[in-house]
Amino acid sequence: MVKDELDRSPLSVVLVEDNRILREGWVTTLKLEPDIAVAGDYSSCEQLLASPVLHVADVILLDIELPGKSGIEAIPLILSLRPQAIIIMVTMHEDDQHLFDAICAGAIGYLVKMSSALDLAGAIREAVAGGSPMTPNVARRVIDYFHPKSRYLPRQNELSEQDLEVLNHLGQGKSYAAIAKVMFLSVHGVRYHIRQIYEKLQVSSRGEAVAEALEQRLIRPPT
Amino acid sequence: MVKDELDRSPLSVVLVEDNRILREGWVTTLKLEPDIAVAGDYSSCEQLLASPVLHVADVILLDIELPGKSGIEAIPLILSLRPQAIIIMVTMHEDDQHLFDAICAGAIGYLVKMSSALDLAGAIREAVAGGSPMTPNVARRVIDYFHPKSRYLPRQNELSEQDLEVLNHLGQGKSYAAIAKVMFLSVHGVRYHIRQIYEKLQVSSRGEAVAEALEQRLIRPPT
DNA sequence: TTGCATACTACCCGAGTGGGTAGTAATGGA
DNA sequence: TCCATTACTACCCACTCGGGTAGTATGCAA
Repeated sequence: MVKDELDRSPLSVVLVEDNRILREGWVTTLKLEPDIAVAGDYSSCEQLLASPVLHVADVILLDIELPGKSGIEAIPLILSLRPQAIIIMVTMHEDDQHLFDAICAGAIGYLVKMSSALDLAGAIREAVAGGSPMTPNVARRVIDYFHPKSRYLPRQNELSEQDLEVLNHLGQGKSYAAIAKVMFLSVHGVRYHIRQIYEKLQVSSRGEAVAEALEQRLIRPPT
Repeated sequence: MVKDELDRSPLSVVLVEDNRILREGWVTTLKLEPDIAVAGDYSSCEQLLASPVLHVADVILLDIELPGKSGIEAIPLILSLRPQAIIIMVTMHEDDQHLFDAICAGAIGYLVKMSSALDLAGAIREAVAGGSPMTPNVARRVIDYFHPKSRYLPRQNELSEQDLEVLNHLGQGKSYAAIAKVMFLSVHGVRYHIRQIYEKLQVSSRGEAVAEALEQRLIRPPT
């Protein structure tokens, strides 16, 4: 927690957005909030990275499409200078590529600009309170990442329960022998299932199989 | 979309919760909403699975800790009978294990019971509109799943840029030869980096390396 | 200049892995 | 009853992978 509930000093918020109209509108809106102080607003990441304000920022609202460095490229640079900063993307891009690039880089929230009720102040407070503000559709796509792909739909690659168990062990880097041991099978039995897996997944090595299985969410990603 | 915006017929909502007081409270609350119809309320998953109501349910609010089958175990069974159902967990369990078990199984929302402002009706509407209702802390933990672990903190396992690139290719199931080709190295050069990786990650096979790298979010999980 | 670390290239060798093939016990129809 | 499928066990063989070891070019620092 950068600020706790008893801390009455306003949150130091920074905006990076190249559209001047939008940016000034947001600054104006946020200035009405007593618990939020706009410490700076910039039209490019380079300006933010060069500013001393970065080193006191609590929350950074970041556009993606910007002149010069993109917002996503800037995230690691920002976090290396100010690790405790809370970065919330505010963007027009609703596609998975930008979304996952941003959160993998370290963004904590992701708001779509044209969303009907874009509540910047609310999102800032939610993020500071330990949440992750997201537009509803964005939240759904993040959750969908974990969902099994088409497991409850007409199944094509009918992996048996045993196949799946072997696949899970493969994903944990176990050798044939190790898998045989825990599954009470001979090494040949393990190979039997692995051959089934390779054929059904259309691959020809353990690495490819694990990659494909993760892709299709056939095995649970490590938690 | 199970119901579109023009559809004025109420949403068919089902509750599974073993605490009678809580359940009846929720039923009463939801009955006040004109766009929501409580089609059934049950104290166990077995009851729901045996009920014909399941086959017309739009949204299912599901507790985790229940007599008999747990809510999480019930998810695949429910979805195999009613794939279009939207499942929202309503539970006391805030730990990662239950959370990720639930969303990996197919839950679309995850609400913590004792949350200060538990808005069931709002959550139901958000889920039906294509969102994923989550308590703020839950959302943060889902997002944290994608965040690099301690990459911006004192780094111990100093993997070089080249090491990381090799690691990424390993994660995609590529062979030494294939990696050598795309990185313009000899196979020996690839082996050099892989040895570095194994030593720094304290592992001794490609499988373990990939598992460990995913665990530490050193490489991006597949999208 | 020497010394040292980094980023490779290179060879040997044994264990692990994958493809081909075949045999067997159990199960379930037709 | 016969036939087919499933779930193994089993052997052969070539290739990949991982550990040990060593050589080399580059750069950096004392």
